[in-house]
Amino acid sequence: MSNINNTLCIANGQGADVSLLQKDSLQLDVSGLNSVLDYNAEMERYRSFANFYKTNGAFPQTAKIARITTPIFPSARIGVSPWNCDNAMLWGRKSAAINPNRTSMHRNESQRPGKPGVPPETLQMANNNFLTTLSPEHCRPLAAECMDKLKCGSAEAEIMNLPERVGTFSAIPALGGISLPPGVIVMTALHSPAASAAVTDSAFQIANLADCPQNNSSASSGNPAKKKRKRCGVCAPCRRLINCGVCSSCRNRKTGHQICKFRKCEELKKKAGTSLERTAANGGEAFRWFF
DNA sequence: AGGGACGTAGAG
DNA sequence: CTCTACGTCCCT
Repeated sequence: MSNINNTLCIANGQGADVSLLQKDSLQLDVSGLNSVLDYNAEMERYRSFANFYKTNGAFPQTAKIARITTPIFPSARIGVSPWNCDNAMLWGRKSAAINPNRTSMHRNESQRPGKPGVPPETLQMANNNFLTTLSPEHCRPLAAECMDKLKCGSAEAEIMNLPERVGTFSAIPALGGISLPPGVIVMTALHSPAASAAVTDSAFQIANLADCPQNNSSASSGNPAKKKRKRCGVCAPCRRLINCGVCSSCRNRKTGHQICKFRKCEELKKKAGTSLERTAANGGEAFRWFF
């Protein structure tokens, strides 16, 4: 796979090259429409990702390797995402350096309701939801869609999955905001509860993977202490960010100590020792390549 | 087998 | 320290 961007466009049956669309936008020289055209072009690109993953069975357990060519969003080069979200927000740092006019918000400051430093306009989507770092002002299209989906028909928990957003494309523009040179490979694990943090953490984990003694500890050390398995991070329940609030686990959280039934990892549902988690690198942590 | 309760590992 | 949630036991 030399260039996943091309692959994605081909898979989608369209040559949606953002750079070309940008040139078209410039030729039109309708400055007022440029942002809209860019937005639409990038939306098309998002959809191409969605189609790719849909047609390829969501996120495979096996690692995908792709080369980093250019930031996914051209606008990301200047620190603006199509959602009008500062990528820095997703990466858990303040964005003042990029755009001092923006309302900056630290991830840790907005994680828990009721704690100081949480602006009143902060979206409190759910506990541990990385979307909490995004205020409506910054992320209106995304926030509106999320809120709409939350409002309507939550009886069917699947509606909360937000497959086009959760842990997938919302994370990709975050990578678009950093200037990685061509050829650099970034591998991430996406724990849905802290996807933004996991993106950064795991990107560095891969660098130390070979040296990490934990990678072989469970299999070769003969440690009698049974380690808690970690969620795979890629199955549909793992990608869900929001507790349903109505299942027995949610209702019984105080005493049950169990994750929402709709967020329970498919791998963890299986009996220990029967699934991929034994063979996966990184201690069973599912991983994903970004480009 | 399924679900609730509890101990506690692991992360922050 | 708090909090989340995995593993396990026990009950139905």
